[in-house]
Amino acid sequence: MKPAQATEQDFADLLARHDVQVTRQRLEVLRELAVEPNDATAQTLWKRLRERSGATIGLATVYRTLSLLSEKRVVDTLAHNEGELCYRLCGETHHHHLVCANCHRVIEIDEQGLSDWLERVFAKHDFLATAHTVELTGLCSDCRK
Amino acid sequence: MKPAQATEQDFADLLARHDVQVTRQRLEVLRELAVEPNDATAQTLWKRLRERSGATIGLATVYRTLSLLSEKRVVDTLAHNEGELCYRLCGETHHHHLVCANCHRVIEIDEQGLSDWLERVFAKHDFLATAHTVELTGLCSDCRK
DNA sequence: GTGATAACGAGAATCATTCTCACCGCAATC
DNA sequence: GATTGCGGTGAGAATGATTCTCGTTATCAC
Ligand SMILES: [Zn+2]
Ligand SMILES: [Zn+2]
Ligand SMILES: [Zn+2]
Ligand SMILES: [Zn+2]
Repeated sequence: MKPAQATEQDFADLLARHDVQVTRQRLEVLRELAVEPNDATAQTLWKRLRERSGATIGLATVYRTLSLLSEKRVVDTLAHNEGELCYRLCGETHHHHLVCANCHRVIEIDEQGLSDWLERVFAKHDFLATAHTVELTGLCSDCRK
Repeated sequence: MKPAQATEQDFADLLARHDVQVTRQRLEVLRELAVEPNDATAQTLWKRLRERSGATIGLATVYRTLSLLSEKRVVDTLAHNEGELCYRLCGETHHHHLVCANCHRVIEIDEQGLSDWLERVFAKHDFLATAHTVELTGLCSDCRK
């Protein structure tokens, strides 16, 4: 779904599959997310949408859309930016993120091994697991040169 | 250090050990953190400090102090509150947090096993690790009854 | 003590996010 | 074809946590 060459129909299907009504604005937000290889803030996406196509879309609509899409598990939110959220159109299976502190490159992590550890910790403290966030930050090889 | 019966001298030592100058306000913030078993926001701590001893301490000072203490690794910050940070006076060794989504009980996690996984992931993608956040959320046994 | 420096307090400023509300688009109904 | 219902939208105001400013004050080495 990430590929930038996804068609409008692909996006409409994606929304429908997650019980989200299709609107022009929601499609535009998705299209903008799809061409972003890393992540982007609501503010950034809004500015791009305005500039790119002179599209008339409200800031509040961008926030509403992202928050809805996040709730419906269509996009992921990353919190590595301290003070504002970032959004990303990711793969559909559960994963975590590895972010370069310098160039903000985002890599999806789906390694095995973590879930065992998680399960053990929740069990040991007699907690019923409801959520977890794991965010890894580092310097990618390009940024170390 | 967490025990609420820590003396003023203990707090002064703690600050000195982390290269933080001792002031009345910083001691008051520490004392307030020490009697909080879980975590607290800057706003909350400020209100308590004002009410408790009618202490005259500025909100900006509470923010400055917490941010300094966090930078100097005297307190931990938790981000599970979406929109504001929580602070906690924790143990001095590296650990993570398990938080009850209902009663906000905080448990420090120092299980082994995670760091191996982390190292492997960073290495596999040729990243130089600089930081990581792991926050587990669940329901504690009391809150499931 | 004295002076240099760092910390404070109060209130203003910032800035991401959310709220309000009048208006619009679309679909089902008359 | 007009009407009505309703969720979605846009613009701007409101919110609220955090940071900044600046005149004042505490701290510390000498
Ligand atoms: Zn996971
Ligand atoms: Zn990089
Ligand atoms: Zn760790
Ligand atoms: Zn609980």
